[in-house]
Amino acid sequence: MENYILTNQESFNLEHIFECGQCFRWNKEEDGSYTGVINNSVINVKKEDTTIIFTGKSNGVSFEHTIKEYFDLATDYREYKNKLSAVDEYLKESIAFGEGIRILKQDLWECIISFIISANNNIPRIKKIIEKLSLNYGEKIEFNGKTYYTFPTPESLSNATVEDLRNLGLGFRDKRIYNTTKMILEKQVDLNKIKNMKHTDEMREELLKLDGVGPKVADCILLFSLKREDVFPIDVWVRRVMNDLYIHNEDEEKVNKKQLQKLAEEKFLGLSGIAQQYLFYWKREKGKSA
DNA sequence: TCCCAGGCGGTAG
DNA sequence: CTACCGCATGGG
Repeated sequence: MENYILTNQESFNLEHIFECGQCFRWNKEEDGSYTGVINNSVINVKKEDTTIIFTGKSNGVSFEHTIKEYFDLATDYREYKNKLSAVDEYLKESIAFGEGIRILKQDLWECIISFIISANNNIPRIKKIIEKLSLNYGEKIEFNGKTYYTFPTPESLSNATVEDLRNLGLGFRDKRIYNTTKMILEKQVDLNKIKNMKHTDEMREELLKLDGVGPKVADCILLFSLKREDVFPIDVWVRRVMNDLYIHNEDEEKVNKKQLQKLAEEKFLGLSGIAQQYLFYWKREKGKSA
């Protein structure tokens, strides 16, 4: 058992981080803490006032480093929030509502597979499928009397046939996962190269080569794994909130993507990805209680 | 029963 | 280039 403690943390709220739609492997415990798997580590995160307590089990890697990296602790969110709050009242309100959001730096491979699964799917089912993939093709880790599984490596997942994947409930996404796993394993698309690329556009171009990765999924990967905070993934929720706030088109579906992209670019000061997360969380959570 | 869910790939115009 | 359709599956 290892632990790491952060004190005086602003901008670190567990619900905001784990339930804002960027990640799929964290589950709430009865005491309000969250437990999840990061790479080969199982980690429980608990918040007491402004203190964040991480406990867990890391297999051979630095516990502290894993956390600092994944939670992107080097980034000070006060700057983001100050800049964006000044844009308009909507952002100000959404930031007040989701003040503890942080955008994670998730493993690239895991992020790719997860968001391919997200296509035409809903969050509870996405989570279920990812757990099944991990149970069948990941490695077992025991922690606090419970069993957890790492996200499968490309090597391990390549043992699954299309039929195996279909049987896990992937539906029509089975072939996409199969093909993408192969492409990555054979380095037709080299993830390490992508990580070291300088420009967002060349990263996106590489990601789009993968089966099942279109514009939306690519942008999610860029934002949730590669820290490209200027990208603006457009899904139904973002379309909805942007239309409600800024466009006011009667027919929401007629609001086109370019129009949204342009608006976000002009408005959000090169931080449209960050702005998007606040707006997304605000819109979605408010919808739940309404 | 029908509709929808953080889209994508394929095809037609 | 844009417009549409089919796609597996489970929950409301």
